[in-house]
Amino acid sequence: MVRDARVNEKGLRKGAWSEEEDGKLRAYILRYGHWNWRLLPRFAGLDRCGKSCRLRWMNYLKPGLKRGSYTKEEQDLIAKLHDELGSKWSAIAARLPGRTDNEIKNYWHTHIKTGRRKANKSGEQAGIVREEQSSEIIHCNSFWEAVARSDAYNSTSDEAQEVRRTLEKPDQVSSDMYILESSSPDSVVSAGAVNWDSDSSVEQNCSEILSGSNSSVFISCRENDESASFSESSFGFHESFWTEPFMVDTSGGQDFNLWALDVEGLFSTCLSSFDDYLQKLENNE
DNA sequence: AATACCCTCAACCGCCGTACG
DNA sequence: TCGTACGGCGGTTGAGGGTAT
Repeated sequence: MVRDARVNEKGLRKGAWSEEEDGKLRAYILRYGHWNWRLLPRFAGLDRCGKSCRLRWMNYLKPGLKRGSYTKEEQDLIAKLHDELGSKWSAIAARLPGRTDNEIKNYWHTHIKTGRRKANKSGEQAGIVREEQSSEIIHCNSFWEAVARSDAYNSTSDEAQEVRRTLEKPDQVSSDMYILESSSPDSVVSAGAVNWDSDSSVEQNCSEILSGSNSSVFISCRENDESASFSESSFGFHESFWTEPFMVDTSGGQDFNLWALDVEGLFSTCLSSFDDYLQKLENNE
């Protein structure tokens, strides 16, 4: 993870920073600021080049930096801004308070870019199936992008309007839920909106779908019906779910029809969670 | 248990734009 | 106008941890 400490041709240290070095740099800058990066290490008592000091401060020591995993909002924003701006990491970082350009760049290369590559690769495989259905596949970077790009989603049909309401303003929807239905056990997932009748049992509906086909049902709960006992967290949705690459199948016309690739095996996780949930229902837990 | 391979991310490198003498 | 110094940026590297075989 960290490089070994080494020494360059000028006798200055390279590689991983020690706690002592971090302490010196932090203490100096907090007291005197960084008025000249090239001269700073000499005054701060560090055997480092100015560039190294600057990088360490900017990317690691500067107060206010966030560490740790990215929120869904941050992930979406990075993907969106990269589509708009390209590899302008500093410009992207300016829109994400507490995140550095280096960190975002790393995140892009290791998560989003990799995810898109996997989606494309999987898409080529899944394309064989889709080809038989004469459908058009659009690769999307996330579930939400897939939703937004769907023709059906942008149509004026009642169903599309329901879906929009549910997804965009979940707090204003009483009992609508959104269902993802797996049509094959290992890879492709279709998605559709279901208008749950407020008088019917959500659990019963799900059970009927499960027993009525060989499908697996995953539910993205965007509902606000407190009587319904489903919630996103109930199913233990993998946090990456919302940013995983999806594909939109536009062959369905006005039928809302998304195809998602289970590139990370996330749906099996969801499925087991759902099965656990149903088991609990049966056991009246 | 050993080894190979993959993934992550801190850190480095080289280039570019700007300021200044 | 030119040369130099500096800060900033984006691309790349590679150590180390995780995972698969």
